[in-house]
Amino acid sequence: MSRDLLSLNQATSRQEAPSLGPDLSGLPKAASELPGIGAEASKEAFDAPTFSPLYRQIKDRLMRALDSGEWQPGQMVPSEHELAKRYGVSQGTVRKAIEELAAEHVLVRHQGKGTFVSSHHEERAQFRFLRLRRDAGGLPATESSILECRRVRPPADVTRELQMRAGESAVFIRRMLTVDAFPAVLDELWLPGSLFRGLTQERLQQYKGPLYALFEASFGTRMLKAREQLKAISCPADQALLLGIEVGKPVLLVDRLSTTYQDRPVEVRRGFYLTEKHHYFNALV
Amino acid sequence: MSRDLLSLNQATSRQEAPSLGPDLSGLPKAASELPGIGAEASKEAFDAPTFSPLYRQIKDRLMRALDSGEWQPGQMVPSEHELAKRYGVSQGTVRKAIEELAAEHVLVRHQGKGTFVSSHHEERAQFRFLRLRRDAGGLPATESSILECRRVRPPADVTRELQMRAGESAVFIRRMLTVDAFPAVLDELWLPGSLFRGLTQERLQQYKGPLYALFEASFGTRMLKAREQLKAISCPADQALLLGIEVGKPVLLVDRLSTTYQDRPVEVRRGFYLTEKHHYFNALV
DNA sequence: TAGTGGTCTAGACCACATG
DNA sequence: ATGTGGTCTAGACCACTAT
Repeated sequence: MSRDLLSLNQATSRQEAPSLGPDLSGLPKAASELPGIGAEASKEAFDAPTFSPLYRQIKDRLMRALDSGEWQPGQMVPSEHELAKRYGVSQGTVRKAIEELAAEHVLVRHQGKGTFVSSHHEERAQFRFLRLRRDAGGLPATESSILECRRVRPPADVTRELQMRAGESAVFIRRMLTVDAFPAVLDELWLPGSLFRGLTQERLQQYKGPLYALFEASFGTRMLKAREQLKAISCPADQALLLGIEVGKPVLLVDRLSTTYQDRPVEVRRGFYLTEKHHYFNALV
Repeated sequence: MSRDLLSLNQATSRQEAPSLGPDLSGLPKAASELPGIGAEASKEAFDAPTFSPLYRQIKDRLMRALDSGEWQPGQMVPSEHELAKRYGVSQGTVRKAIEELAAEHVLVRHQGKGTFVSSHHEERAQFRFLRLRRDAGGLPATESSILECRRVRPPADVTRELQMRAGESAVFIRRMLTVDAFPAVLDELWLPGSLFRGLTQERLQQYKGPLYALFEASFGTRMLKAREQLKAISCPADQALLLGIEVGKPVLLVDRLSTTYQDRPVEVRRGFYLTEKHHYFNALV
């Protein structure tokens, strides 16, 4: 199947093309009865109109609804049956869309209960974004303390990575993760100022829990994915002082770019990891 | 559904319980017509017999067939239709099993062509297991050279990680990955001797291509998954010499345990990464 | 033209959670 | 008892590949 909301490829030869809701088709229904003309012609004319299967269009609509805040993290989304009715497709098609979103950790499903918007308040999410592990094995119990939080003019590379306009301000945060009261990770974050108005050091210090949970709850920004680059470096003076180690000792540098819906970049994070008793865990699957 | 090959839970109340092939049921067919008795009783009697849905049983059977070498890497497996007939289930059930195997990179599907056993000879596989990237971006063109290959009595931790019997020998390999003729990664591998008989330095040096491709083609061992632990360390003398750097300079240490079918561990690998112009890439999804 | 996987539908029933 | 997601089936048609 290749149907789309772009009206161009309604012209398929399926018997019954279920409408995707009245608001979706820009063309009169009749167009979809002409077999293999509109689609073929348009394929030639407009190079690369992206055709996508129904379930993926549903997925996109769900994604947009989530992005717009229609359902909040932790809340239940409508049931498969309900969504199928709403979008005018079969339950199986909705299911496939939801399954992909669940695989991407955007939603979580609970048999018998429903489908929910996933949240950084769940343990599950913290496992995904905190890769520090004890050498002995297992997740370390960490404590976070905010060392610094101020609005800054970000470095050029941060501006670029966050796709900010030149001159826009950013929020800079420095925080220490301690394990058993010993420094383990020094994190330096940059956030787009426009998305995090009112983020102050006091606010951060009051908050107990993962930063991402605060960002999600108070600023409506959910981190969905991240890309990281890891290096072993000699620890610079600034960071060595804060970590309580000699300048030049090896530390693991973790550069992260986090994205939210539509792959919009919303966080640059640089972590300095002490890896004497801990390590960065990764699973190749 | 909760049906299983363990004969115990054939007693479900579905109208038609498709047999999973004549060899699968230890009970007479009649048992499956008794609604909700055998299953309930057995559930009480035997604590925790693992029930699994049909598609997962199919997946397991496919996995075992692959493990036994019934279909070789690169080869096509029977079509969905064929497998459905063979196992006596619907095509949709087979499809679900195959989809999971494809998600785990055990199989690859190609529309119009068929479903194939994936192989380390494909570029796809190399992307998964080589995480070194240029800082500029993109996969570096690497050259591998074998420095050492001999049978050894492995260190105790390697023996344990590979679940080998005490006293069993291992194959130890040292190889350098160079990028643009400069050393980039020094790898030290331990492999169970029993699985890699006849693996010699000559054989390794002759072979062009990824080690895993050789292991797969010549020794029938496919790496399917791996777990890695990363640390920043001061480079030890031995490795510094080979890498051409000063002793004590920071290097990225990557400890890998690779597994094959049934999560059997089959490789311990320790990599020393120079991360001046390169980095270890990771995607948090 | 035939065969493969990919999408979509419809309907049944099971398993789980809650009231 | 009801509503949710989870499994399984059957059948239709589409898209792609090869011959």
